[in-house]
Amino acid sequence: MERKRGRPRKYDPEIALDAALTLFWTRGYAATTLDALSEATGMQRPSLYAAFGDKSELFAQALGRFQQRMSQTLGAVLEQDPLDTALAELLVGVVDVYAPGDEPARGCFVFSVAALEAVEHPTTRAAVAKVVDALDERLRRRFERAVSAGELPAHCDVLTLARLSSAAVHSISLRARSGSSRRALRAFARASAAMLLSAARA
Amino acid sequence: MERKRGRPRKYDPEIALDAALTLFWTRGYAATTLDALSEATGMQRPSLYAAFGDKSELFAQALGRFQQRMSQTLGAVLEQDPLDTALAELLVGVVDVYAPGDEPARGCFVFSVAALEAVEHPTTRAAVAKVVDALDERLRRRFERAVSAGELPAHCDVLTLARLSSAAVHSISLRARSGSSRRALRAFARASAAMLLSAARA
DNA sequence: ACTATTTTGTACTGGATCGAATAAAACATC
DNA sequence: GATGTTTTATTCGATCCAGTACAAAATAGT
Repeated sequence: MERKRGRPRKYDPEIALDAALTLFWTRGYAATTLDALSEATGMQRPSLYAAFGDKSELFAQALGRFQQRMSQTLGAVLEQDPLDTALAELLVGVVDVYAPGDEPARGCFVFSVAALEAVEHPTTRAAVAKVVDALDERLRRRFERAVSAGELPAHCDVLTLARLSSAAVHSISLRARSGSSRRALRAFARASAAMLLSAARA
Repeated sequence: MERKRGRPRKYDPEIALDAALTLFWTRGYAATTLDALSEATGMQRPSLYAAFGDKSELFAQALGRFQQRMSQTLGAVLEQDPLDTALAELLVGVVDVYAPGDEPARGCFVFSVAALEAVEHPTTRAAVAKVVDALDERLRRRFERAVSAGELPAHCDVLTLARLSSAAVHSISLRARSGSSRRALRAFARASAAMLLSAARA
């Protein structure tokens, strides 16, 4: 891996993109200024443009990064056995992402921030829909696997079960952003998992 | 009711506030300019300030108006009997509010638009939390009434049932804003109501 | 008519914002 | 060391934005 030709970069594109993601995540698209992005990333404005394009392109790339990371993390958790712990840990796991620390929680980047832009920007709308659908699909496949494994009865409505489990995730995002405590969120996550599975076995 | 002293208003404050609400609802707080608000309401900028205060105060009043209207509408639907139709009509009813027509659906004003501001504006955060909690509470009381009426078994977890029903509402808001069809939303609403009640009776 | 009062309509201001243009800096290669 | 290339750093310009000042307009009371 050879060194490139010109003046070396001062920034790491990955770290800078994470910083941009964090800023968009808290303030939303419109309220995030290029000056703030420049300061947060440590990059000057022309460097931002050279690396990521304009503001909307940077936002799109931040979204892609969030989605990719989320998909990997949650995918691994969900493939655990047995089903009951997989679902419970999925829901409790999103609490850690949506409400990580003490500062005001931000919820989900896609469901809370990108969704706002969905009305007027069809591209973002499609991206949000894709994330929503992907979670539904992943959950549905996991539930179908559970049916095959005899963990769930054959007659159960796996599609609705998946969508309602997604709904719990959506709700955790909203509740986190509205200030619910981590403790309350975890309690909701666990109780939801239990009730969803009891519904599946009814 | 006597006429007032000076030059008569050209606008109806209620209608103007509705127009402002609509605009905030589609664009979000930051992306909604006073020029756009002025045009949508038919009021000149100084009239806007005189009637509603500055931009953030106008937003707060729009939120209050949405909340009040929503509360009335849904409250009536939920007090129906029996429980099964009350819950189903509640969820199907929110579809009509969140995805009314053909143009890009906007979801819930509080859950999608106000929630974005929740991180940096504690007042808005509290307002969002209040709406979330109010829906939880209303549902919980309705389920407790159903237990008293013998529609649900006494042992069932009404609190989680209520929160999970709220979650379905939150999810419908998100799915609407992400472009899901009214048909798909209604199907999800009905299937969710059925599954939640089967869980309650498990 | 005249005055007081309320609202409207126009114009303005200070500041923020996005994107670009330009020049200096730091490196590899020849 | 000279040259070419890539990035950084500064600066600029055109636009947009929120909030306000001020005068004209439209009504009720006297």
